[in-house]
Amino acid sequence: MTLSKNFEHQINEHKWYSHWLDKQYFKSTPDERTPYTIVMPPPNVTGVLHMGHCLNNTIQDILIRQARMKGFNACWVPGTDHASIATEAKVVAMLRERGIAKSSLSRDEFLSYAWEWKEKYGGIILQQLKKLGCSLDWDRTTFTMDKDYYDSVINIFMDLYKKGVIYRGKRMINWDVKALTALSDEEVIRKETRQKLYHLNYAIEGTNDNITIATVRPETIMGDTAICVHPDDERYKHLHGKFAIVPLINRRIPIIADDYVAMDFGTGALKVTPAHDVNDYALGQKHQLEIVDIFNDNGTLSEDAQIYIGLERFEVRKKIAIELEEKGFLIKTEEYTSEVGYSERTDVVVEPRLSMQWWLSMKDISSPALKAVMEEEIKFYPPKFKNVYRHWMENIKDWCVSRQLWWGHRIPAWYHESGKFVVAKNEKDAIAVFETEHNISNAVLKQDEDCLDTWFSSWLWPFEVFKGYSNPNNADINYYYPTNTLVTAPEIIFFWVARMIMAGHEYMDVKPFQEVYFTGIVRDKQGRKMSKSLGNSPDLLELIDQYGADAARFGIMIASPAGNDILFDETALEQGRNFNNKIWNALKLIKMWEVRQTHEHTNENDFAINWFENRLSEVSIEVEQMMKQFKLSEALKTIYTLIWDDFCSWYLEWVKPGFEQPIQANVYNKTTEFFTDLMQLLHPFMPFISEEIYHQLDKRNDDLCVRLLIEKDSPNQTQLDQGVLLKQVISGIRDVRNKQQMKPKDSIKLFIQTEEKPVFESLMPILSKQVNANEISFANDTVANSFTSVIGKDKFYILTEQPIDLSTQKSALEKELSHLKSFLISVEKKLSNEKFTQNAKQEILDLEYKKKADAEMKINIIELSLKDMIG
RNA sequence: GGGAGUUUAGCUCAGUUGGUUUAGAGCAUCUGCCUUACAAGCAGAGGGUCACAGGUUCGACUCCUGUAACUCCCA
Repeated sequence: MTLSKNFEHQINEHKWYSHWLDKQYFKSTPDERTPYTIVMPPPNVTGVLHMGHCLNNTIQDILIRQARMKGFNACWVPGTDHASIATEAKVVAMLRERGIAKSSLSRDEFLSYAWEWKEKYGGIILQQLKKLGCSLDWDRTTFTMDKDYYDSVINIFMDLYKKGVIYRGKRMINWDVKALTALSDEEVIRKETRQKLYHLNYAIEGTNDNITIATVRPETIMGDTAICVHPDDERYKHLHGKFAIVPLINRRIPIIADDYVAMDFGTGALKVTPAHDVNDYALGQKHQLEIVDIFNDNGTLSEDAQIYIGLERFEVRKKIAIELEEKGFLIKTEEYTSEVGYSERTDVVVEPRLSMQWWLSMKDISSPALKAVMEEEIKFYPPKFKNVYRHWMENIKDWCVSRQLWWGHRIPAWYHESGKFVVAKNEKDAIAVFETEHNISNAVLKQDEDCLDTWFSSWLWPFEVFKGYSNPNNADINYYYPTNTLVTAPEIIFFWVARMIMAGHEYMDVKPFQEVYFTGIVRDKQGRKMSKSLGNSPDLLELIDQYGADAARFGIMIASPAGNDILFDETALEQGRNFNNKIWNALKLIKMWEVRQTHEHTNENDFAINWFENRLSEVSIEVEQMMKQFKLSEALKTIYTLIWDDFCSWYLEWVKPGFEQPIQANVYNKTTEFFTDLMQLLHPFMPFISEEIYHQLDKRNDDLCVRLLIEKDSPNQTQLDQGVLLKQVISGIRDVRNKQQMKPKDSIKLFIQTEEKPVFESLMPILSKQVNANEISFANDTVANSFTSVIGKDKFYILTEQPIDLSTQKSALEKELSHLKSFLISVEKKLSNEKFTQNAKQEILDLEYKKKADAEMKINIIELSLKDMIG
C-alpha cells in the first residue's frame, strides 16, 4: 500500500473518532480500577466553540487520555449550562427579529419559544468538541435544566431557606436597564469612561450663599436628599446643620458632615443620592436620610423625579445640563475619566438601584471552602491563585441569587395578596403550608416571577452530574466523587470555583475536586482578550479544517505555559501541521525499509539503538514529571524535540541504510518499537495522527487510545553522555565543513586525537556516515595540512582535497581561546578567594577545580594548534 | 485608593532550596544545500550588561528595599 504524500487529517479524524466511539472507549462505569474523573465546565447551551474552549478542553482531554493510558478508569463528563441571562437575551433577540415582543407573551409562551430554541441550537458546541477529539463519556451528558437537576436546584434553595441563610432583602444592586434584571457584582464590567464633571450651585436656605458640588450625574439631583462635606473642611464648617435647596425642584435637604468625603476631590462637597449610588446609600443609612428613587425599571425617570418624567437617563443628563446652565446653576464642567460599570451581557451602563431580591448569606457557608484551599486539601495550579481566592473569600459579600428572568430555575416562593409568602416546592405544598401557618383557608398564592442566578445551579455541577443530591449514595457518586481535576479559566474563580467548593462541602460533606488547574486567557497577537465584539477570535472549526485537529491542539498547547495567558498566533498551528508532516514522513521512510529486510547481523547499529532506548526512557520520565506539575506545554515541547530531533534527525539518520540497501531485521523491529512508544507518548496531545501511525506500523488487535503505558526504567547516564558527545562532534565537524564551504558530497579523511579511543571506536560507523568521512583513524600528533577542530577534550583533524584556507579557522580558534582565557581568570579568581574556599560546599569547590583543569587543558590544545598553523 | 502579579534573545516562554563549564528552548533572522522520508525540509550560525537603582552574600536571573512600565482583581 502506498502512503499519501502528507497526513490526511480530515479522513483520519473522522475515521478514528467514530472507531473510538464504536469501541466505547470513552464510556466509563464504576469498576475495580481507581477512577480519574473530570467534569467539564459546562459551556453555555447556545454557545459556539471559541479559542478559550479549545484550550480548556484540549487540556482536559490530554489529562483524561493520559489517565486512561495509565490504567485509571477515566471519566470525563460533558454537559451544558442553561446560562439564563445569555440565553434569554438570545431568545428575546430572535423573537424581536420575528416581530414578537417578550412583553406580549405569557411566561409559558416565552418558555416554549426558549425550549424550542434550545432544542435547535443547544449542544452544537458539544458536537464541535468531537471535532477536537475530546474523549468525553457522551452518555453522561447533563444539562443544568434536566428534570432531576432542576429539582435539585429548587430543593437546595428550599433547604438553604430553611437553614435561614437565604433571605429576602432590599439592597443596593446592579440593575441592567435593558435586560431588566439585577446583576451580580461579577457580571458588571468596569471600564474607563470619559465623562464630564459638572459643578453645580445649590443655594443655602435663608442666605444668599451657595454651595458648589461636583457630580458626573446631574440627572440624579432630583434624588438628592443631602449634601455631605468633610467635618474638618474649613471651607464648609459654617454650613454644618444648614439646609440647601436642590435646583429646579427646590427640595430642602440637610448639609451633613462625614469623613467619607474626600476634601481634595471636586469641590469637596458631595451630593448624596441614596437611591442611586452604593456609597450614597451607605451614607444615607448612617445619617438616616430619606430615599427618593427617581428611575423606572427601564432607566427612564419616574414620577418621583417631578421633572423629565418618562425620559431616558442619558437624554435627561444632556437636557438638564442645558437647563441648569440657562438658569445659572451650572458653574463649569471639566473632563473627567473614571471607571463606570457596564453590564457584561447587554453592555449598558449599570444603574445602582434599591430592589427587593433574594440573598444567600455567605459567611458560614464559605468558611470550610476557604479552609479547604488554604490548607491545600484542594490544590490550586498555579498556586498564586490561592492568594486571590483568600482575599475574596475573606471579604465575601452576600450573594444576590435572584434574576428578573424567565429562563432558568423559578424561585419556589409563593406570595399571598397580603404580601406574606412561603417557600415551597409547588403550589399545592405552598397553599397547604401557608394555610396552616396563617390559619386561613382558600388562600390564593402566586409564584415569584424571578429565576435563580445561573451560578446557583452550576455550583452543584460536580456532584449533580452524578445525581449525588437527587439520588444520594448511588453507585456513581460513591465511585467518582470527589472528582480529580477541575480545569477552568481564572475569571470564574469566584463565580464558580469557590461556590462549587462551598456546595460540595455543604451537600456532600466533601470537597468537589482534588486540584484545580487554571488555564490562561486566550489573547490575540496584540494581547487583547479574544471576544466576539472585537471580532478577533478566529473560527476554530475553520482552523481545524485547514490544519487538522492535532495541529490545532498542538498550536494552542505549545504556547500555553501553566497559568499564563496565551497569545494566540496562527503560525503555531502551522508548526503543528509541519510536525504532523514530519511524523508522517518518518513513517514513509520506515515503510520503505519494511520490504527490504535482511537477517544478516552486524553490530554497527548497536550504539544508535542503545542510545535511543535510553533517551526514550529519559524523556518518558521527564514527561511524567512535567505532567504531574501541569507543565503540559513543556511536556509537549519535550516530546516534540524527542521526535523531531532525537528520533528523526539523529536516530533515523544513524541507522538509515545506504540508497536501496537492505536494513537489518532487528534494527527495523527496534525502530518500529521506538516509533510506537513515541506515538504513545504523543497520543494525549495529538490523538489522531498517533493512532493512525500506530496502526500503520504494524497489524494490531488493539488501539493506541487504550494501550497501557509501561513505566520506563531509569536511563544509563554513560550512554546518554556518549550520545551528547557524538552529536557535538558531528555538529562541530559539520560546522568546519560548512565554514570551508565543502559540498555535502565531498568526502573527508578524519583523524581523531583522543584519550578515549574505545568510546570513539564504537561511534565510528555513525560518525563516518554523518560527516561523510571515507576514512577515520586515530592520531597521536598533529596532522599536517588539515583543519583542526577542538571539541570537548578531543582534537579532530580534517583532511580534504580542497585547498586550505586557514584564516577563518584561525580566527575561530583565537576567539575560542580568548573566551577560555577569560573564563579561566574568573574561575581562578573565585578559587583564590579564601572566603569562597572556606564557605562553599565541597561539591561546588570540586566543580570549580574541574572547570579550571578543563579550561587549562583546552587552552593548551588550542595554543598548540595555533602554533602549528603559524609553523 | 487597596490587593495580587509580571518585566530574561526580535517574539513567546523555561530557569527547581542562591554556586551545574561565565544564561536555555521554540518561533523568527542569517548562511549554505532540490542529499535518496520530508523545501510544510536538511546542515550550520548569529543574537541577551536577565526592566532600572541600591543592598545582603565569598558568590544574585534567583533573596531584600526602592523606582519605572504593564496586567488582573476589588473599592
